[in-house]
Amino acid sequence: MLDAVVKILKGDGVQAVTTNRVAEVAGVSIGSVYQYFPDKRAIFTALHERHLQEIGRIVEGKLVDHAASSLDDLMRGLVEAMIQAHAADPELHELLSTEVPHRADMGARDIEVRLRGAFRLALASRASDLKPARDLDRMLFVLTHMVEALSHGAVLRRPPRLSLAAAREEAVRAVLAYLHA
Amino acid sequence: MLDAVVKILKGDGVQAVTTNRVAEVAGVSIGSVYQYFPDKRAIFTALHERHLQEIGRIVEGKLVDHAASSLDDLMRGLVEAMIQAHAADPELHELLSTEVPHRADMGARDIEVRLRGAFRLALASRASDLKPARDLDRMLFVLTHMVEALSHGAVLRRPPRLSLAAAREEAVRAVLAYLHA
Amino acid sequence: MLDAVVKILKGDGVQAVTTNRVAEVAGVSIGSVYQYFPDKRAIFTALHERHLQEIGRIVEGKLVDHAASSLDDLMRGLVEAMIQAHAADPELHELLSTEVPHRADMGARDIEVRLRGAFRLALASRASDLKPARDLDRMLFVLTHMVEALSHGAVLRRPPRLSLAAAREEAVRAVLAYLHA
Amino acid sequence: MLDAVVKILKGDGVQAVTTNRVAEVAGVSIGSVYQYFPDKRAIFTALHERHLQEIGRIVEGKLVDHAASSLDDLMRGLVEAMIQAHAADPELHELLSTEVPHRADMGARDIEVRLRGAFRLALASRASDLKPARDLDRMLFVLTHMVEALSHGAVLRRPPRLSLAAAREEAVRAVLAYLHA
DNA sequence: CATGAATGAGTGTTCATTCAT
DNA sequence: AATGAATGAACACTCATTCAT
Repeated sequence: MLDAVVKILKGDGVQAVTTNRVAEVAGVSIGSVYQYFPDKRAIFTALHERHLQEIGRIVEGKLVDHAASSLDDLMRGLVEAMIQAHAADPELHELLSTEVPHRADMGARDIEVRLRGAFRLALASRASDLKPARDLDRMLFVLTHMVEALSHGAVLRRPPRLSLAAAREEAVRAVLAYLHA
Repeated sequence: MLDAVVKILKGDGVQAVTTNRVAEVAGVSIGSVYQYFPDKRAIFTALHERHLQEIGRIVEGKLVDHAASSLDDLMRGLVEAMIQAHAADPELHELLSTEVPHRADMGARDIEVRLRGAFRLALASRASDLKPARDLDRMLFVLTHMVEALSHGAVLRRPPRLSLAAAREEAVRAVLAYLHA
Repeated sequence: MLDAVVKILKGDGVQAVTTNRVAEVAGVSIGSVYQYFPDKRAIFTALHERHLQEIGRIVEGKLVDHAASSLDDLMRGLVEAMIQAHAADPELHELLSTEVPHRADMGARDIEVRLRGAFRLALASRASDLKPARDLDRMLFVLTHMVEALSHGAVLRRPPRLSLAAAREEAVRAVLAYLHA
Repeated sequence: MLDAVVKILKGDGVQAVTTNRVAEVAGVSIGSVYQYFPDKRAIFTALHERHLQEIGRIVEGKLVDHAASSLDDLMRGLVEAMIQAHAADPELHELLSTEVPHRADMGARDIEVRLRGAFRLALASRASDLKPARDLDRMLFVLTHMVEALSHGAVLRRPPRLSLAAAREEAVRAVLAYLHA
């Protein structure tokens, strides 16, 4: 049913996503839609949730994969993972981030919060690689936003003439530069 | 009239922004609203446009102010300007970026494109301060997204316990670290 | 629901026929109106259609009834049938023909086209009753318009002091005069 | 200004005829439109009126031209005049008779009433040409509707494959057949 | 007289949601 | 549980008309 939403979203945009249309495309009755979702907003929330889980899985998977790597390698892995997560279905990601309404209070379930958790873990277990004096909260703030913006941008907001590979390369470089500063 | 929209937006969210309500709050008739805007979307577009102009003015002003400064000082100025622009009315900025629908084809008038122009100028006139081999497009890509995300984040998405000043400080540090890498 | 339209039409004229009013008078919700008709025009179209079918039925019934009659008797029957069809609800007929907008392309479903078909049939099976040299298309043209105008006129546009019976009588006489000329 | 209405009518249909549009096309202000017409309906009424006068002039002119002709020649002249009147601007005539709302009480100013007057005159001064027993009102009724329908039909509702000339010929024949019956 | 900005009642239409079957 | 006809509040938008300038 969420797939039906995605289909409509891609085909005709958010305003075409009506509950009746969703039911039709999903091949169920409108009544059944309301069996699973209390209201329309819940459908969008579930869609965001699902997307978030996917990204979360990828990011956390990378974290595990690189448990034994250096901080630099891990960071590179994380950036690449985020880009890969976005690149899987850029159109959907774009739609989700610009057209589909976000729950106002989504706060705690945000991609950003999730990412912050990942970075906290990554840094915590590698404190020794960093200059000791640096404040963790500050770093998490910068890293989170940098990585999210750069990977999102690399996939969806590249300036003309910049390849995805080049953007990725540069994003990694920027993150590492910050870490080593 | 755009102020009426802002008022409603802040008070009751986007879905409360109906053309009739806008007219009422603005103290004009609904007919007059349609004298100035062809349709509802145009109202939102105009609101975005206005906000964009404001940011543009601030950023470009900083560019001029720091015409004689070092690249580092300019960058610091730019980041601070962006944060100041967002901080002027964070709630509005938040609303504008998450709730109010964006014109699909806004492309060329995007804040990001505008920022890119500013950075291009900033770097072009200071080529000597940089390691010559670096690719301009790559740098613009990274700088644009970094600055936008970090200043937006500093104002609206700070983790708990991180002050705005600290976030700003760290954002500047990150940008400079990248430039000097 | 079409009956509701007729009621409003008779009571307050076309401009009072609003979709919401139709729903109200029909005792259903506006939503239900749109379940049966794609838009307002379709309501009018359906009304015309229904009226047309009624006339068609009457005319074609007469055709069958008089299958064995002489051409004169058939013609008399046809004229009388048309008058009877109009006379059933003259007010409605008047409204339908003057106030209710016609579909622009109704062409092929016109009362006139339908009548032409009836006359073609009537004449075809009685070719021998006519002077052979006469051109069929010409005759159909004249007969169709004569009968329609005269029956419509007899019911709705009689000059003062002329009874319906007299008008009918004279209409028949005119049609027969033409046929025998 | 009525010409502006005609222009809009032909270009985009009745529903495009708004008072503001009329003003714009006529090159005057909307205020000025209301200087000459009390309301919108009056504009349509005036348009019908003008058209009616034109037809009236043509018909009455023929009446005078044929003051000395035989009844047959006069009738032929009248039919031809009506056809000519319609043929001058068939599109406008069509629009006027199907799309543009008629004043409900137009009664007395109807084309039909006007035609009836013409025929009354024509027959009155030629009583001797007719079988004495015939009732004048009946004849006027038939003649009026026949001539109007046939000339209108000849120009605007001809069946495919029937030329205007042939239709006119046949219309005249029908009228004369009735007169001589 | 002419203007045209302003008005606002009223329109057609949509769509989230319900609930009897 | 599943259905889908029915609902009706609410919306974007139009346009005949007015009136201060």
